[in-house]
Amino acid sequence: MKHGRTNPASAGSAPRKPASIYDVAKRAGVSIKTVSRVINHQPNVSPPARERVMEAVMALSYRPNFFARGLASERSLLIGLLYDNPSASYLASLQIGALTQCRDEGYHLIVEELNAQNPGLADEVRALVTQSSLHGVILTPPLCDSAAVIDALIAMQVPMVRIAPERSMPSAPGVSIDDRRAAFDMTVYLIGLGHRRIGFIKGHPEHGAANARFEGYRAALKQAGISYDDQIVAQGYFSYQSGMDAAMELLSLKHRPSVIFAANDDMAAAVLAASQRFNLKLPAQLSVAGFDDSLVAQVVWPPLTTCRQPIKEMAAAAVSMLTQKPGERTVLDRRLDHELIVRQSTAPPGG
Amino acid sequence: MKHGRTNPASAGSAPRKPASIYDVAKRAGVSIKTVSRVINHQPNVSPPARERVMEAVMALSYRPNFFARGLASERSLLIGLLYDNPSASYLASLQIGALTQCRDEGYHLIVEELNAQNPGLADEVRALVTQSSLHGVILTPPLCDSAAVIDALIAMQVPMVRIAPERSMPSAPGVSIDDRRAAFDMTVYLIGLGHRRIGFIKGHPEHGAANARFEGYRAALKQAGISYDDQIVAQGYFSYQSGMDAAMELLSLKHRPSVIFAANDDMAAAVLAASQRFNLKLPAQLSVAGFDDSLVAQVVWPPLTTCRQPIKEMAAAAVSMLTQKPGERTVLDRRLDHELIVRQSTAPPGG
DNA sequence: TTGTACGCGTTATCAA
DNA sequence: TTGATAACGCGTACAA
Repeated sequence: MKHGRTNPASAGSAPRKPASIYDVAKRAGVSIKTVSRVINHQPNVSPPARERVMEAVMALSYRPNFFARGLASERSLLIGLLYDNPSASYLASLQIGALTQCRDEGYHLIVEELNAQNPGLADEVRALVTQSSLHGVILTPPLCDSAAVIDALIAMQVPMVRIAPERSMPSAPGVSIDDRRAAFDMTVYLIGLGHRRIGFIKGHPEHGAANARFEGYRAALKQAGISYDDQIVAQGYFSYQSGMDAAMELLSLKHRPSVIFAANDDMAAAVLAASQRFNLKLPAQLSVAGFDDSLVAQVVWPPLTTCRQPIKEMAAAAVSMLTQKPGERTVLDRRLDHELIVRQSTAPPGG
Repeated sequence: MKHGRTNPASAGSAPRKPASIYDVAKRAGVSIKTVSRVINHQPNVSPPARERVMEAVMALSYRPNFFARGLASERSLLIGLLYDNPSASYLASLQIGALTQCRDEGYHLIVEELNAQNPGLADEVRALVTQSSLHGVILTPPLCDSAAVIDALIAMQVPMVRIAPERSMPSAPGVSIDDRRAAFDMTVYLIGLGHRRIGFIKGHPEHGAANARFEGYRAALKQAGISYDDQIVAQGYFSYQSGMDAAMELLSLKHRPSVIFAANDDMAAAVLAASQRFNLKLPAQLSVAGFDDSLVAQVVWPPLTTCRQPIKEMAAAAVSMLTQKPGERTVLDRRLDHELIVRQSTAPPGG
């Protein structure tokens, strides 16, 4: 015992230091390397040795020290969730999904807010990653489309997964739903209800998903032989306020649409509010559809018809893509299913 | 140079390892201890030496390694935010506040979800803290009132701050608003509008703040000489659904209240939705007030009169309480201001 | 005021 | 299949 590294089994009530790998090794009668092998599920350990180590681990309630691990290995058990100016509910869902998956896989989640406008953005990312030896990084919109960030990460060879990226890129996989298809489905549903004059509120032009949704809307119109009318399409930015502005614009039209499809729920909620000012009876005089199925969709009146985006599942998928072994790791995009949720904000035109 | 610890200034494009404290020391012509002193703002460094070190730090864009630090010192630069089953918007606000403050102070935030019902809760907390040598933890409701967690943390001598705790405790400081007073103010405002029959929907009985709000409501009634009527008080649990149930109960009354004050915005939003089913015109036939000023308060129609709780600021305050030096650290509770926000969901009775 | 040398708890190399 | 021992990067007694 050259090192004084094992703890005396002090029976006092003092806050005893947690057991180290040396304590486990000593108790199991093996070397620390063997313990390490067992902990990390490496081969070349005889069953009896493994048995004894496991017993010692249990008895001492040993947990590998997080920092020692991070220091000794190149990559840590930390996954970074990077975001910028998110919708609160979107962020929260994302995070809960990521957290749950991290916990299952023994990782921790570290959350950092970045400013996509900051010219030093790439440096910030670099500093964050090297300093904390992040195992991998999850990029949320609009960070997922920042070339500077992506390039920096690729250069450092840090695995990343992008949530809902604008376009897919080799070596920077993403997880998303088929936004185009989802918006297409919603529009088809509205057409099926009998609507012909279908207004649309676009999302933030910097978000890839926003454009995809708009495309889906147009494609459905085209398929139904309804000509596109940019009079009833307004620019929004995913925020409630922008939705309100857009709604006021559309509802002020002489020949207003019989339904408004907004690119997210926050904006759709704003349409509901705006329609009150015009004394419109919903859904008889105006149908409204949203996108996301966030909390607000159920909280407003009438409850929103919307398209559910499995945000938690997307985040969980991102984590598990990151934690795969380098060899098995895929660089392929992952696409999850969306679901049309019909509630009471939509009805045939005229009631 | 006994250690081969300095990096050759490889000019290649290969991902060069980040500079270590040895690189900085070498370049500045001092020992690593001096560098350490400068980095950690310790005294006893001559101005010229400090100067040279700073220069080297900049030139090499040196950042202390997070894990080495955590390993070498007892406490890390990690702050844990522990929660259980939160409202999404509450969590998001909390987190953004904590994150911003952490960033300013050079800390990182690690987020973990716990299950307050889990009998092994204290062990989980212990494992988390020892494993990651958390500098301190932030406890959110209802975790902030778990005796098991608090005791475990105290025993380990890990600093904590509790957000909105039920009652104040020595050695476990909290940050909160004066919930009782806030609810009192709101009720006084409603009375001032001319209401006499004021319904109330309680919050989750396990949350301390919920009880405080109920007390404030009763106190205001009493002060105004309005007798308390438990017919128009319903039990809720802070969730939208529970608010809906409570609202249906209250609105079904023969002699229904002229205003309903719900202990949070989610439940108040449910009241709005429920009132639609009764074809009530708001706020003429029914006023509604909420609490929190969360996103939903502005998204529903009519926009909710509510009481703003500075959640972000509370989280930021919690972080800075945690990062204070042990000597200066206060064990006193911190109380922030609330604010009454009057919107369009409240009006005098009868319009 | 400054520097040397060791410890922190892992992982990993390489010889046995 | 196993184990001795060297990193990993930093903080800090202790010495100068």
